[in-house]
Amino acid sequence: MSTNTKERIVDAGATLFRRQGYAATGVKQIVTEAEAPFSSLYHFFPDGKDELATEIIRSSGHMFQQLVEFVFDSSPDVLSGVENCFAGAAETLRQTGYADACPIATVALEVASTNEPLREATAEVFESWIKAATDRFLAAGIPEKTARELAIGLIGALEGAFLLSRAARSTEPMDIAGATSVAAVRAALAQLS
Amino acid sequence: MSTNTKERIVDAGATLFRRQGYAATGVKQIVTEAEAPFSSLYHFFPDGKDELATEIIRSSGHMFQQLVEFVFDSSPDVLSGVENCFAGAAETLRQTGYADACPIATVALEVASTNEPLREATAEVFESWIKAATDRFLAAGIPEKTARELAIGLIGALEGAFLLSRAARSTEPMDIAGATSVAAVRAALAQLS
DNA sequence: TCTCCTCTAGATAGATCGCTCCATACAGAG
DNA sequence: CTCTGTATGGAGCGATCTATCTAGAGGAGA
Repeated sequence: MSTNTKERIVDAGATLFRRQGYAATGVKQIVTEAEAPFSSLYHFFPDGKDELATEIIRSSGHMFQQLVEFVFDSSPDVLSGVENCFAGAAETLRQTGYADACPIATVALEVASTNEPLREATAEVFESWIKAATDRFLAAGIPEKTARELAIGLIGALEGAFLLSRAARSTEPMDIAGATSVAAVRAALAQLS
Repeated sequence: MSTNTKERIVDAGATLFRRQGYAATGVKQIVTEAEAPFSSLYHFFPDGKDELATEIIRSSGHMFQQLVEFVFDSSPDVLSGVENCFAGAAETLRQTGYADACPIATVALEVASTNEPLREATAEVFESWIKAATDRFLAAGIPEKTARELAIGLIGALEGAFLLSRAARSTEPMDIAGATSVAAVRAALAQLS
């Protein structure tokens, strides 16, 4: 089945992009890792690496968002949802040897000033995350402006903590970012009453 | 003069690494940009690209730290120092078309799971920044544990905001991170009295 | 069976990668 | 002057990069 091959290519590429970035990952490495024929890559993605990268960015962004949404849905309230997200991120970092963090952060920085179509793809993913987080806070009764600022602040804190934690091979930055973010949400909720 | 050539190579490499990362930057591109002889690169850095990259990471990290220290020294107190740092980061982003952000963030993510010596170099730079910021907060009378947590939180927020701002081509994330960070420092200072 | 279409096989082009080599230029020391 | 060590000039190595090409395998429908 063709669909399966295409999926394997995207998934393998997503893992490689997440761990080593865009430029350091070769198309041959992707198809080898995916156990897919080399020709199939250019069959499914005629425009080559960039088209594949666009698909990987969108796909990875969507999967990560669904993962976070699941954590929130499994939590009793928004506050513990935020707490569980940061705790889960720290746990994943430890379990994967600080390899699996944000799926698109490395690529986003690489392409931000060098590849406009890919930059736009990363921007759309981040904006989608921000909107999803904003909606969570809106549902908790937080006013719109505060909700969006909270969302951007939390995602920024998460990304920065991913970076520092991976470099230092320690979850200390992630733990601190989690505590700070939980406090920020708690303060916003306290404003309501 | 030889020293001049070596400096030009490091400076040109620093600019390229900052904007497009490690893997996407070729050694030939570096010497071309530096207007330096190709042979000189391997004369000054016999171990090649990795040795040069180590030097670039250290050099960039040191320069960025000095820039931040200067902003703090030019500010009347710690609180406005933090405020001016984030405001300056936002201004630089705008002025450079969102190209000049953290000098080592892209490289740090690229090498975190693929190149242990370079990962250590980035970790040392971040730790140096954290220590410098911690010292500023200690000097303001903030207790040690809180000071370090504040420092890590602020640098993490800065890095995350750099990432989101570059991707979105907007300083909104940086402005929010600045406001949040200023509030965090203000709260820590209020604890003292 | 023949046709059509999707997908795979594999060679290869053309450029670029990091890096090595040797010859030369040129300064200061003796 | 010669000798010595540092820096430059530049060709070119083998490997790898992305991408393209033609040919053919395999299945579904007429």
